[in-house]
Amino acid sequence: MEATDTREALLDAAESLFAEHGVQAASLRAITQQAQANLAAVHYHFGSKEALVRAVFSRRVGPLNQERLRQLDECERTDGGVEEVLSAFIEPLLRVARQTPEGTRHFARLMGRSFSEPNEEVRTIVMEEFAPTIRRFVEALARRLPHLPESEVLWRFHFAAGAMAHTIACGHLLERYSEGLCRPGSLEDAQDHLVTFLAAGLRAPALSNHDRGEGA
Amino acid sequence: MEATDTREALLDAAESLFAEHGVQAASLRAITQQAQANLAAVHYHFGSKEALVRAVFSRRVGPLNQERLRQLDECERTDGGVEEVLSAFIEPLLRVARQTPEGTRHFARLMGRSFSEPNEEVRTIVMEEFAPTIRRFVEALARRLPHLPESEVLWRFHFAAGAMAHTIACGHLLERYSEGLCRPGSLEDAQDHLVTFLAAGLRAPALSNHDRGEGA
DNA sequence: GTCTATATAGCGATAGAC
DNA sequence: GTCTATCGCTATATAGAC
Repeated sequence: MEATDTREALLDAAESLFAEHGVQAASLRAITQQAQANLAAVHYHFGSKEALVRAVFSRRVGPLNQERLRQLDECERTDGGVEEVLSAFIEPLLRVARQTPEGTRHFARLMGRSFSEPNEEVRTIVMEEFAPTIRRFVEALARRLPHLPESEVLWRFHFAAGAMAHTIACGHLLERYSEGLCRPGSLEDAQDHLVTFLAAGLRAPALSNHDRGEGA
Repeated sequence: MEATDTREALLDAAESLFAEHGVQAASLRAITQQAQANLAAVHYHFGSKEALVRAVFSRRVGPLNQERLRQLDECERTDGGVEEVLSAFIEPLLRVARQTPEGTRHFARLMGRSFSEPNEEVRTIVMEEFAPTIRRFVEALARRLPHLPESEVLWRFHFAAGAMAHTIACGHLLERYSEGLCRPGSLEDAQDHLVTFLAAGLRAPALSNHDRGEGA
């Protein structure tokens, strides 16, 4: 009965400490201490630290991308535009960051950093879990941006993902540089600003065109 | 006479291994081995690993931002537009990534990841070294985007920085997801795509406006 | 300045009692 | 399932010969 409790506590503690100090720097001793569990519990429940890392990411990434695809389906059904497609990608992550009492907020920071995580295991998980989702979003955007060659859509979605990851992971920078003028902690604000910015970027004329300076 | 050679070799090796495995995961043993130096050399030349980390970043960040400000001055003199201001921010980093025979290419990846680096020392250095540069670029952009409140310019510059950092640090993702269609290794291409995308995003109507869908 | 040798501490992992 | 105790290893850091 304590079993799942301990398991969940370990996942929560690991998530929180991975987000704060990085995967490599968070020791099993620190994790088990924060989870009020024994050091050996990690190996009993997961087998190794690498397996724990995998479990921490797997627990969230699947549902996250599932929700994204659900919102994308809804968006296709209601014939939503570029803004709605972007929101379908962004909102689930911000929602996850917003809702849960503890742990999940940390996961948002962790996810924001996961693309550039040096740990190979993490990079592999993220890359493979995201591939089908990204493909579907790029297709949806390409259909709404017929003036762009596919490579251009891919470039621009890449930039959009970067802006999003940075916003989630590095809000402290904006808070500091804006001297309190922007409140990146308010994720609703962040989403509105992001969608406006990214939609305009996506709608820019194609690079190969020689005209410049107006949206679609 | 060997002194500066060893020192430089240590900085190059550290830069390269920090970029590849992260600051925490790169051991002094691996660094000194790659530099063909003795393990104790790090402590003789720098005093500690933390001091080495500081030296690795300091060596590049100052000149990088100096070049950015030089290009921004030039841009002001020639009355350049939003695109030119963005190029003044982006080009120096890509140039650094492009030119030097060894080491500096790694620094670009390291810099791209530095904003979200868990290591506190690194975050502090980056934040303080970048503050004056960012302030000047935000001012320059604000003057060219009079339809935007200052907070909006700050938000959008934040997004732009994220897209740039992601492009530098995570080119492998685009390479993978585009199945070879995009070549993020070509940094000239990356810059052209980035500037077009970001300029359009910056020119988007202000959030508070209720009209939508066209650039400035 | 460079080297060997070593101090000290923390890491992930495991065996085995309960 | 949980605990203690410990193994084997690697980390950073340092002392002292050359």
